Amino acid sequence: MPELPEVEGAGAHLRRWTAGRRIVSFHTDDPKLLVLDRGDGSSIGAPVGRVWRRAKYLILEAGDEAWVLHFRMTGELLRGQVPGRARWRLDDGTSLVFADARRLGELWRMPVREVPAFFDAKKLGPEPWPEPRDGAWWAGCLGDARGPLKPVMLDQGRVAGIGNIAASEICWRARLSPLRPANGLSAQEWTRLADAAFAFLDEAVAACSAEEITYINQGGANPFDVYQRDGEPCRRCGEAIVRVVQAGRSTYFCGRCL
DNA sequence: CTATTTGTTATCGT
DNA sequence: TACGATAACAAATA
Repeated sequence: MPELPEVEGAGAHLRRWTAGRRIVSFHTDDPKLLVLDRGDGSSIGAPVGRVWRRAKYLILEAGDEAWVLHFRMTGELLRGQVPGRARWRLDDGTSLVFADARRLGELWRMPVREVPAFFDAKKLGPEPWPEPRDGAWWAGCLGDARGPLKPVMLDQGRVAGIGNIAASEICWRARLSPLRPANGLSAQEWTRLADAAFAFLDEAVAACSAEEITYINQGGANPFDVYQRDGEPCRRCGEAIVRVVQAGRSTYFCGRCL
């Protein structure tokens, strides 16, 4: 379920794994993974350069090439002799693996100079992290939308990187109903949203970037306050968390303290 | 077989 | 025209 924090964490791991290394080879057996290959091959044999994130995309630069990864639902970046859809070998003998159980993720290779145009075409909104954003900023991004707040938060053209989990969690932290029309929030409500969003993202990025812990699912306890907790008591007021569907997506919230 | 899960994109309707 | 809501898609699990 990689959203902004998981992708940022994958970048942190990737930076550690590739610092000072060169890419020796790339291989994939999966014809559907590499959806666009406009590279010149110059990343092979080149030292790894910048590793950065835009929205839910992760970009790895080497030579004059950029590898752009999107994990969609189940994609993840692993290291070692594990199965996956694609593999990069490094000059220290280790491998980077694009693992992806449901095979919805996508990979692009292109000249570094074409990356800005690639993202321009995506029409992504601005980043809510790591730069702290205030209520006026959020109001400017979301405040002209007539639809309910939570689906508007998922619009990558308004603010980039918020996914279905973060949207519910941020609304709960801000004590804002996900059902409220976005254009009906007051200035102080926008400030609550801004503070909740930054706090959630900052904590989640830190957890996802840690060396040891992997943060989400995979057997561990649900780390969230409301996500997939319908029927459980609200951690603030004890009221049962409810689940509704908005724009075809599950939304979780507390109907009493919001 | 059905419902559910994800982000993105295509399409329908107002 | 613009925007919002919905469906489709990929694949697997309960």
